Amino acid sequence: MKARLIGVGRSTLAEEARAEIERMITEGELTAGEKLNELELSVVMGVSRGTVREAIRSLAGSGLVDLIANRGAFVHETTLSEVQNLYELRGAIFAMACGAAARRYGQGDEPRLAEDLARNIEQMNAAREAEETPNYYVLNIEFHDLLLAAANNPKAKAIYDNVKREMHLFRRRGLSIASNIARSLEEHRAIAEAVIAGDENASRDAANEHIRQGFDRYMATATRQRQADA
Amino acid sequence: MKARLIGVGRSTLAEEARAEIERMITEGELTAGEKLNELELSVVMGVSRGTVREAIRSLAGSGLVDLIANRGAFVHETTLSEVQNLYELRGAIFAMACGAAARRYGQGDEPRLAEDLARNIEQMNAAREAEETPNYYVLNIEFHDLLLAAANNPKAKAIYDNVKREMHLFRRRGLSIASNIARSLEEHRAIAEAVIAGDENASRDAANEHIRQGFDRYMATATRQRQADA
DNA sequence: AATATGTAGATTGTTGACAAAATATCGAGA
DNA sequence: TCTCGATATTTTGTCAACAATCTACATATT
Repeated sequence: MKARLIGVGRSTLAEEARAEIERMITEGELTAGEKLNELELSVVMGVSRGTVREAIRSLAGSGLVDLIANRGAFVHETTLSEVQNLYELRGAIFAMACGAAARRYGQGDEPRLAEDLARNIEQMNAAREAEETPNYYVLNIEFHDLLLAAANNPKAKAIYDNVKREMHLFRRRGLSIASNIARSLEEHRAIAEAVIAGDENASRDAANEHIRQGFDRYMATATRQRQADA
Repeated sequence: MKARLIGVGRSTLAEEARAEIERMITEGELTAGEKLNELELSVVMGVSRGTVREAIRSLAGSGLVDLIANRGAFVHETTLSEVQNLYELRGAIFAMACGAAARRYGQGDEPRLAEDLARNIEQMNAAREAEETPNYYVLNIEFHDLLLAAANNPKAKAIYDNVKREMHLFRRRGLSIASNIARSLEEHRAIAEAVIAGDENASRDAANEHIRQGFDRYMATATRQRQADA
C-alpha cells in the first residue's frame, strides 16, 4: 500500500502564527522598534490573542523581538555596535564549523564535501565572470551552509542561522551589501583547501580571516555611505 | 512531585514559573527525558495551566526542553555525541571572547581586567595548594566569566551560559568532573598572559587549547568510569 | 498468541472573559 | 500656555472552559 503521508510535519496554530510574524519582520512589514500589538495581530491573522501571544514569546527566544513586562513586545533594534558583536559571533561559529568539517572530512565522515565545495566554487567563479550578482549571493550562502552542515553540529547551525538572520535584518535598514566578489572567492578557495587537507587549525584560521575581511569590507561601505548621507 | 509555591513577587508569573521549572530541572527533580505535565505543574505551583504553558515554551527556546506537537514537553536528553558538540561550541565562543578581550584590553577598554585575572589566578593557586576543590570550582567559573564579560558581547555570553548549563546538566547524570587542577591552572596562566599582551590570535589559540584539553580530560574520565561500570 | 479495533480517560491546543497595569485624555490651577 | 493629576481607554497578564488529539486498556478477530 502507498498513500501520501499527511500531517507529518503538521504544526500548531501558534507555530504558523510565529512563522507569519517572522515573515512580517524579515520582509519589513514590521520595522525595527515597532510595537507588536497582540489584539491587532490576532484579528489580522484570524486566531485568538493567546495564540499570538505564544508566537511572540517564541520569537523572543530567538532574539527577534524584545519583551518588556506589562508593556509588550517590540521588534528588536540592532545597533551598529551590536552588528560588530554579531560578526564576531558568526565568525567564531563558522571557524569552529570549518575546523570540525576538516576533522570529519579527514576521518572520511563527509565523503561528498570535497566535490560539493569544488562545484560551489566553480559555479561562483562562473557567476563572477558573467557578473550575475544574484546568483553569487545564493552561492555564497550555500558555501557557508555546506561547511556548517559538514560540521554536524545542529545547535551551532541553529545559532548561526539566527545570527545570520539578525544581521540581514540590520542590513535591510538602509545599508547595501559590501561584496568584493573576487576577494571573497579567493578566501573561499583558501578555506576549502584547508578543509580538504584535513587541517583543523588552518581551516579555523582561514575562516576567521574570511569573516574578519567581510566585516572590514562591510564597515568600509557603511562609513562611506554614512559620509555620503552627511 | 514537590515545588515551591510562587506568586507574589515582581515580574510576571510566567517568568517565575519558568525560573522554578528551570530550577527543578537543574537540581534534578525533573530528570532527562521526563515529561512535563502542564496541569500537574500548574497545580503544584499554584498558577494556571496557561502560565505554566508559557513558561515551558520559553524553556524550549533555550534548549532545555523539547516540544512535540500534541504530545507535550520533555526534559531534553543530552547524548554523549551532543556533549562533544557542546564542547566545541563553548570553545568557539570562549576563544572568540578571549580574542575580543585581548583587543579591548589593548585599547584600554577594560582597565581592571589585568588585576582581576591576576587575583583570580592567585586565589586559584592558593586553593590548589590548600586542596580546597569547591573553591577551585567557583574560581574556575569566575575566570571564564571575567573573560566573557570583558568581551562585551551580551548575546555571546547568553549562548555561552546556555551551553554551560546544558553541559552541567549532562554531567549530573552520573559522570563526575575531570579536573587536573595543576594542568588547568597553567592553561589559565597562558590565556591571561596572551590577553594582557593584547594578542588576539594568541589568546584565541590558548583558549581553544584550554577547552580542547578540558574535553580530552573529560572524555578520559568518562571512558574510565564507563569501563569501571562494565 | 498476536494483532487490530473500539472506547474511555487524560493531556494538549485554542479560545474568550476578567483582572491588573500602562497609556492616553482632559480639565483645573499656576 | 503649561504642568499636574484625576479619569477613561487601551493593552497586557492571568485564568477557566471548550475542542482536538493522544494514550491506555479492554475487546474482538485471525
